Amino acid sequence: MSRSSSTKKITRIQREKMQIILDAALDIFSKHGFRGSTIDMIAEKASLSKPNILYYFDSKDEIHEMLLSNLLETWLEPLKKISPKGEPITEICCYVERKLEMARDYPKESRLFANEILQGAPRILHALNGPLKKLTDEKTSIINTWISDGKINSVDPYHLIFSIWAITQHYADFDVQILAVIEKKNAQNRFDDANKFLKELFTRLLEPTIKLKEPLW
Amino acid sequence: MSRSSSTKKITRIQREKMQIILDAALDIFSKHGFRGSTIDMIAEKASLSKPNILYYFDSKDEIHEMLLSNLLETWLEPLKKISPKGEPITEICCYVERKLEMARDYPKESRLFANEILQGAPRILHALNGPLKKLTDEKTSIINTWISDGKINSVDPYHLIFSIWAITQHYADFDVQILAVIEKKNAQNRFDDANKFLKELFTRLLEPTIKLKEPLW
DNA sequence: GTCTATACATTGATAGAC
DNA sequence: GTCTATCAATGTATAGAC
Repeated sequence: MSRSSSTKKITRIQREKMQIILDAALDIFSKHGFRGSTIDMIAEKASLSKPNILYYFDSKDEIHEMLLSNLLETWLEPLKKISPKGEPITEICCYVERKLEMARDYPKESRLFANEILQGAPRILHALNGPLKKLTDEKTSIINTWISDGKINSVDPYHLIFSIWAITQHYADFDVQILAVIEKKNAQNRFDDANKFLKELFTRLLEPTIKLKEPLW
Repeated sequence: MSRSSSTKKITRIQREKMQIILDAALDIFSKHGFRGSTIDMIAEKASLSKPNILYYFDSKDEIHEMLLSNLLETWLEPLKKISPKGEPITEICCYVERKLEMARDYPKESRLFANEILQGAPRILHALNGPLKKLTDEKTSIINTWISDGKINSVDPYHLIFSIWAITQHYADFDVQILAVIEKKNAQNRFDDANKFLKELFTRLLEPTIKLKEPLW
């Protein structure tokens, strides 16, 4: 019976080894998907032998499972922070900024998630139908209140959130395409430039405007 | 020597069989990525035997290669149509609409592309650095002209295009997540709703506004 | 705990009967 | 053209020495 099946306490050393394996596995799974990854690839990345990997985890599946469950918690975190008490446009723009920071700082996690969704979310569909839907419904409800109160323009709150998810994920998942297209000298600042652009994009969408029948000039 | 290596003319029947194989392969590759897909899966999907697949194509790699090269042409098509002579905001919104239609009508192609990019674009990096970069530079140039002429607001044209790519791809690639979040009764209209939302999003971003030091009221 | 050796299943591709 | 049989390589997982 391997370490991972035991419920006895795990030493610091063991935890560190498991973390090394998980780091390597994240690297591989995020790039090749579950089926496209092999324990050999993970072992080489972690500088360990294949049986040694399987000493700490019962199976390839178990490693993947653990990565996904770790991910889901952190992935919902930014959305949770949207508060009905804050200034609406600030709340939305801060959410965009937090998501963009996650794309910048945790691109592998982003790609792991993207791979899972692309495959039809076989392992996390329950989490999408449960916690994610529940949380999203709460936040669209807040946005709808802001709209009713005339604090922001009337927009479809679901598609607003989808567009935020889409764009921020894109900067992690499609990074290679972005780097291929923009000039090298601008590559360093791509996340700052993106943040500036997105702040303007969503501010202009949401800030209440007076509809004029005739232009001013 | 198999059929696919021959340069002799290919009969209608043969072309049809190859198309059946390509359709099945698109289904599999788009979901599992290249390494995650097997010829057996493709064979079952196509209702053919494995050796029969390999009669028409020399290898698994060749099938994948053909799908990707078919894809690249059609994938750049909508961007090409942006014209410097049109009305700027109309041109951008039509581009968004065309891309959204492709996400709706060719979701598998979208996912095939997403899988390739997620893996670091090993097979199409040259196309990203070449044709895609060239075309994108042309179009950002047009957008910059519109900005100089005061026809639209000043925005970063690259990030404008990235955001369009991101959102429209999202409706294909992350469809399972979208369906998990929105109500069933709204699922049918999700592409129409998205189009309406995006039209407003980009119109508000781009339409020239008078910057007032003081509000009007 | 870590390694070598190996069992067993899957997979890409070929040979050869029909 | 299509099938059955099969091979070589790869991949998951285990056994057992150290």
